[in-house]
Amino acid sequence: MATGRTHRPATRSRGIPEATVARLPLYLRALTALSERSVPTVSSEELATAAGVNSAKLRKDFSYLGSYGTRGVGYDVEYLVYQISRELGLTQDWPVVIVGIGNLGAALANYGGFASRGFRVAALIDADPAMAGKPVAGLPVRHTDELESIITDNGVSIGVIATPAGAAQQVCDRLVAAGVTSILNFAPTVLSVPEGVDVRKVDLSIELQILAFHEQRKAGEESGQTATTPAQPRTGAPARTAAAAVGRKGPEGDVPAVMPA
Amino acid sequence: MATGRTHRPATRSRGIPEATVARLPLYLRALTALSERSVPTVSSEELATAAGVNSAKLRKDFSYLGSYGTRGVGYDVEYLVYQISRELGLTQDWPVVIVGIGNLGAALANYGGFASRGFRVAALIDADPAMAGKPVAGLPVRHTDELESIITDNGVSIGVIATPAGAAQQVCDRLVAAGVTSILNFAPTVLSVPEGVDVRKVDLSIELQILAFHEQRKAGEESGQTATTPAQPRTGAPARTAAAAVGRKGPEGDVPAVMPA
DNA sequence: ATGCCTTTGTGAACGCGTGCACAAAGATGG
DNA sequence: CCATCTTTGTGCACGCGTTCACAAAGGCAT
Repeated sequence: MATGRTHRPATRSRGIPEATVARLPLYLRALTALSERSVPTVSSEELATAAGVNSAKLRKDFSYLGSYGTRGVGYDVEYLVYQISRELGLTQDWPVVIVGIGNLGAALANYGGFASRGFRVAALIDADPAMAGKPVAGLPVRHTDELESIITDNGVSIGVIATPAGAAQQVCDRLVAAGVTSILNFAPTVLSVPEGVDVRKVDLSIELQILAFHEQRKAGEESGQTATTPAQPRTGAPARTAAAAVGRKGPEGDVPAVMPA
Repeated sequence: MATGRTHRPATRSRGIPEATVARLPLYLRALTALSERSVPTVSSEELATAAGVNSAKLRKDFSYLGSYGTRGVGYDVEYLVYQISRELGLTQDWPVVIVGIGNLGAALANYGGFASRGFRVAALIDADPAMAGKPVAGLPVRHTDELESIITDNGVSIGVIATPAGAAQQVCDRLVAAGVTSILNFAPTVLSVPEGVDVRKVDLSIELQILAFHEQRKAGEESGQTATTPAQPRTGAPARTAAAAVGRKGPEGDVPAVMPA
């Protein structure tokens, strides 16, 4: 997950735990699929399996929304779809702007998952004048100069940043100044925003790095508990000599005492 | 965040808490930036600010790796970069394959963040025969038929799925059968994998939905505490069909409120 | 009606993650 | 060598999230 909100010390919004909110979209997706297959009701067990979670957790999650189930029967699919949608605020239309129409921005613009959930791409914005007017996903790319007017004219409160890291903070500042209060950030940077603005981060390379960690651990385990690292110095920093040279036994003795010195 | 691993009840791998592992890439990025600016040492306070976390948390995180720091001084940047890289397994080369070269897949292939961290795109794979051979990000797209041989020939253990939802599970199964043990899934589906295989999920629309929730809450608060819920009693099982039948515009426009039944 | 069977909703226990606050460690200057 | 000052490393307490396990609730058959 690349995730993480900014500020607000885990205050449970209106009584609904943050962790639960994060799972509601998951339930909603599973329920939508059931709805399309015209399934009338579903038990917590079935739905939990479909959503990939534990059934007890699901029931507790739903209990925060209210008592929407029938004992001995389960949950009414349509009704639950409506309740969760309403809770998530998807019954209203959310205009969003995407800033930075490179490969990723274009992919996001074309991503169908947005439109189908109450999100409407109000505009695509890019700093490159050469991009201006060029149609992407059926919308003409607008120049950054128009950012403020686009935001205010369309009442946009959610912005997506898909610019290079270097431009992200600046774009963020302008979005916020123009009235945006929620930002989805794809740029590999830590954005600083004023109180009251939510930022969620999606970082592709971080996800891969986390996978690499576990992958390495798996590889290390099977090969007879050998040092996790094949002691491959690489570039960088034998430096920090002191500690290293001392043969600093890492945390648990897995650090190859031999440092390239 | 779109995140979430599969199975393994939060076992802390090799003593390092999962939450800490998820933050290591963040620290690494901040440290790399410092390194490029030739900054020799950094205090926990400075680094924490740069990474967007609390300094106490950062120190505790580092304490799981070992005692790499000098009291009264701080941390040696180069040395820490090396230690974290090693811990994450980035000192070795990780060949990855990207399956599904649509908009998103192409964007991922072009994403520089991969190569710069020890990840090497070994191959791009797509099911569309028309795509075969077409160069994307400097690599020729290979057909799905070659999937298995590509995996084994290159010793790929990490796969990225960027296919439509419908194809994801099938692709996943083939990847796993061919030897992949870590999967980064961009398709909006819950993948089921055998024990021992890690799956991380990045879901764009879920992130937006979470933002919408908070956005709605913010809007509701300022407008005189109006209950988020229009006080809809909902006794036993009344509304139920009611909600839907009422012509309830499905939460999303894509769910036909009209139920065939 | 009555009893049985299924499934929800939740009280309670537990474990992980976070943040505080401080003692220990080392650098630095006299 | 000693005093002082900075910054790390961590013991501890607290709160959130997860899971178990079960009583209550409703459907259904008899």
